[in-house]
Amino acid sequence: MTTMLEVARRAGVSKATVSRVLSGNGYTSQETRDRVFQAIEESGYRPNLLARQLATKNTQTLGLVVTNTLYHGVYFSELLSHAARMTEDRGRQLILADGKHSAEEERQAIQYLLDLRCDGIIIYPRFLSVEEMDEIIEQHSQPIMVLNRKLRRHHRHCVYSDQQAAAAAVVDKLVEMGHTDIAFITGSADSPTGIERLAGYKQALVRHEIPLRDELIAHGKWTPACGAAGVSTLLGRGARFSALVASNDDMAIGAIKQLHQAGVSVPEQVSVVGFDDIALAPYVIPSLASVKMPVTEMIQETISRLITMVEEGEAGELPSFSGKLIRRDSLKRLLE
Amino acid sequence: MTTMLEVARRAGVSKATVSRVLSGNGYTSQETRDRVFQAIEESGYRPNLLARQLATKNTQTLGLVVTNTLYHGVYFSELLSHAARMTEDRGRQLILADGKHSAEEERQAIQYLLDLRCDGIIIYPRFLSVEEMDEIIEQHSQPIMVLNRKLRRHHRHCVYSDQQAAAAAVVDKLVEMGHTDIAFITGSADSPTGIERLAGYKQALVRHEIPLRDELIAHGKWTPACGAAGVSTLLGRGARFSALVASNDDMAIGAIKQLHQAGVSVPEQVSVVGFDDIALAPYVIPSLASVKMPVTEMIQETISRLITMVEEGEAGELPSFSGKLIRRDSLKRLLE
DNA sequence: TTGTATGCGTTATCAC
DNA sequence: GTGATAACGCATACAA
Repeated sequence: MTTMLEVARRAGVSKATVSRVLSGNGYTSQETRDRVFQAIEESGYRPNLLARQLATKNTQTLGLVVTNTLYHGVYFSELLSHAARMTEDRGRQLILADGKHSAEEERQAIQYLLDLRCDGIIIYPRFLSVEEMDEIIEQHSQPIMVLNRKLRRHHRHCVYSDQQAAAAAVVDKLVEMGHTDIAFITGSADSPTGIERLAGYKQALVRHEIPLRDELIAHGKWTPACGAAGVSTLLGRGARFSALVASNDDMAIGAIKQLHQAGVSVPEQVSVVGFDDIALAPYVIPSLASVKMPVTEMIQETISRLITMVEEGEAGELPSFSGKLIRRDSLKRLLE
Repeated sequence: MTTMLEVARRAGVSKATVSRVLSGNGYTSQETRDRVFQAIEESGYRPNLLARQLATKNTQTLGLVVTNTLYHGVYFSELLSHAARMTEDRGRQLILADGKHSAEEERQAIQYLLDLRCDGIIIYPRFLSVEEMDEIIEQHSQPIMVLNRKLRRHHRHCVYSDQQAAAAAVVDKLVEMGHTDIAFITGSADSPTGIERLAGYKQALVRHEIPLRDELIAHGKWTPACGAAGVSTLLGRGARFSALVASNDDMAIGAIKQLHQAGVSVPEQVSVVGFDDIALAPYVIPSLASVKMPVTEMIQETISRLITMVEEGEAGELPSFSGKLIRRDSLKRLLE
């Protein structure tokens, strides 16, 4: 690989000069600029980003940690595509690290990005506790943003929705539509998001004085197959319901399939609701739409805040955006 | 950030010694090892990967370039999750670069990964021509693998399926099942894959002496919305068909939705076929399954070959794997 | 077994 | 305007 020194020799100047014309910092005459570019052309020179990053102590990259279990399913590609686009719009590069499927591996992924000296890091935790997240933020100088968790101490470092309220709102709407037999398929039992959504379902039932019936609750683990299995379980119990709330889009998709196979028409006989909506919408599954923060806005707020921290060294107090419950227009639209 | 020098001082040794105990290269006494680890603990030292990569001229990373248009949809998350897992299984890290939506941006993404000195690069081209891919491979010392394209010169550097044959095989099966009115929704007109799949459809019709009817062909651009629009177009024309081939899974999903909305039952009245299958299967869309190489195998072969090149410096002639037409068991299974 | 010295390819701070 | 030269943090050949 040809280096800067090689270019300097060809152009008959010093490394320093080549560096100047390339970075645009410092004065250089038009003539030497031409000669340098000429030399670059001829030699096929390409800057070594590693060396540059080491010298400048600045990588122009943001790291993202996501659990492997999210890689499958419709939510992830939305998350990633927005994150990548927005990061690059801000002149930086997104680096993805796999959080795999355990707390330890999630830690390793974070550590890797830190060791790579990313300017900032975004974490979508799945196994790490909010306590540990708070600690990690304190222990490192790089700015860190946490998605989908409400941190105890670092409020400015997290963006999340009130999952319980969102789930309750969905049930509210169903009740409003006249449903009383509302089934529910849970997410993973060890997932905070899953737990909160289930709590919201129960909370809303209580609010509407609808008795909670265990036979209407099936347990899943976020995948389409679980959604299908959940429906089988419900039907197998002889449970009767006119609405079904699945804890995410993937399970809703699986559930609808299974309902179809069982000869139940959707949404005529059973209304099915997912939670993520953005990804689901194009798939035309009859969703009630999400009441929680859409991925797009969530990522946008996160990256925007992270980059502010990176550039201003964490100075300045930002207003808290998290916890805001956003009702999307699509909710109304789809309910008509 | 505390560096190696700091650790060396604390442990009362030289930087070189610290480096040795960390890398495991060279001899070190148990005692100094203990002291060094002790010092590392105390100081919270973390290695700077950038410096290490610069010094060793080895990054232990593989780069992947994918167009932004693929980010949406079910195929991408499959592709990425397998790529990430397999890369890490081989002890390396995958770095994703966004190819966005033009040839120029695809070039830039490749260039970025090269400048980052990735050990090897995988490209899933969308806008770059095979000619240019061949040139890029020749111009760079890093090993490069190309997905889903048949290169003219560097046969060992690409893994692909015969898309035309795959499409034809799908039609063959439909004909075998008794269908003669087979509609088709194309992919993007500027996409090689899309063109080849359409060609396969036409080829099979000719082979079975079924007249080609333009009214049975709708044009799409890979998205679910296009699949739905395609169905609308077909129905709007008053076209009658008992089978519909969509050029990818996303469009098949959209098409099925639209058929449902139009009161057409699937698959009773119309059989719908997608192409990617792996992602589609859990969603329970009645697919005929893919005849082309599944993502999993494609990625596996690619990474395996790439790492071989990286480690052996491109030495050794590998047998050609590309172009192999893999019939999946699911094809039979689903057709029963 | 350990230390010294040099290199990796840049950037940045000086003089000139 | 330009050229030495010292960082940046780590690895490694060689000497000890």
